[in-house]
Amino acid sequence: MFSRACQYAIRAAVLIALEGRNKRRMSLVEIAERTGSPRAFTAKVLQQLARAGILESTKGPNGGFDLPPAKAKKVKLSMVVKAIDGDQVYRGCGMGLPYCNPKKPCPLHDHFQEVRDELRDMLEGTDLHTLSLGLEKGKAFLKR
Amino acid sequence: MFSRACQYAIRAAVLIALEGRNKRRMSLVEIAERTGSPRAFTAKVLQQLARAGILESTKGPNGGFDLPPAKAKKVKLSMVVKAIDGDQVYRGCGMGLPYCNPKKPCPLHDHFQEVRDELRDMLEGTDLHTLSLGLEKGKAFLKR
DNA sequence: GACATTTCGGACAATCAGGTCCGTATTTTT
DNA sequence: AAAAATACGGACCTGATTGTCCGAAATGTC
Ligand code: FES
Ligand code: FES
Repeated sequence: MFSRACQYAIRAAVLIALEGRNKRRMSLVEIAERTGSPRAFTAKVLQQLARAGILESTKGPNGGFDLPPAKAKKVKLSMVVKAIDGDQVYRGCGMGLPYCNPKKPCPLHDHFQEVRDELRDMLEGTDLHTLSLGLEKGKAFLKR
Repeated sequence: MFSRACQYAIRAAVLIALEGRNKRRMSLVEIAERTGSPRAFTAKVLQQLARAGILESTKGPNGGFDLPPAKAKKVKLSMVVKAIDGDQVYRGCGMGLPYCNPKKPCPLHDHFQEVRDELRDMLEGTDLHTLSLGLEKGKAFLKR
């Protein structure tokens, strides 16, 4: 469904949103640790998110990545996915035709469009702040 | 969403089901042509489907791949997808945790499970015969 | 039996995704 | 000013996916 990189991005982003509520800034090392993601690779992914304007990064001692709650409420999951994987996953044709075109559809179109649209709605309707709430009190987990 | 190989598999399978209704057997060359897929690679994919028992293959002159309507009605899309990509796409965790486990869920679980289950239902509820019907009279297309 | 047609399967090549390493730039602390 | 901590970015490695090629095996036709 989502690429490895994108999955790391989501995990990291939710975690950063969580700590952002305590006004904490998170270092790469801590993020990689708590999301169970490879450190160097996660760095690349976070840089992409920073460049996309999804989160802030600061260099130097006590630097790291952060995302204040106000912004976390505005950042939808779709933005994270799009920044890493593009929008092919929730806009593309299920059978791999160049673009999904309802005027010249693949045989799967009608069936596929429904679930793809629900995916899109879900991604566009879910923000990082909301997801971070689920992380409190051991209700949800970022690694196992 | 689905791998390239899996998309070729679906296109080919639907086409074979279509011609199966005319008791026709299709050669690799014709399949590749009409689905706009690379010939040699499609061969591999079709062999996988044949080995998985999803369609029949016959060597020699007038050989090729075939799928009688009776069987096409029983072959669900989920079987094709599973044979090529495995079932991770409609069973796995959206954030990449080893297995989706509602007892120890990722923050996205509740949201994700819904659309993933709809995808599963769609794949398990759609058979190749039904899809091939859509292909008649230029209502749907396998390539553009 | 010879030949043509077709799938089968292994070896290979190219491209891409996932991942590491390391030096550089920037900022804070001392 | 020096040192330490941190993100940045490029080069590189590795494995998977995508794709090609070609000989072998099977089967129908003459
Ligand atoms: S054309 Fe294939 S999903 Fe719309
Ligand atoms: S645990 Fe992540 S989707 Fe179920």
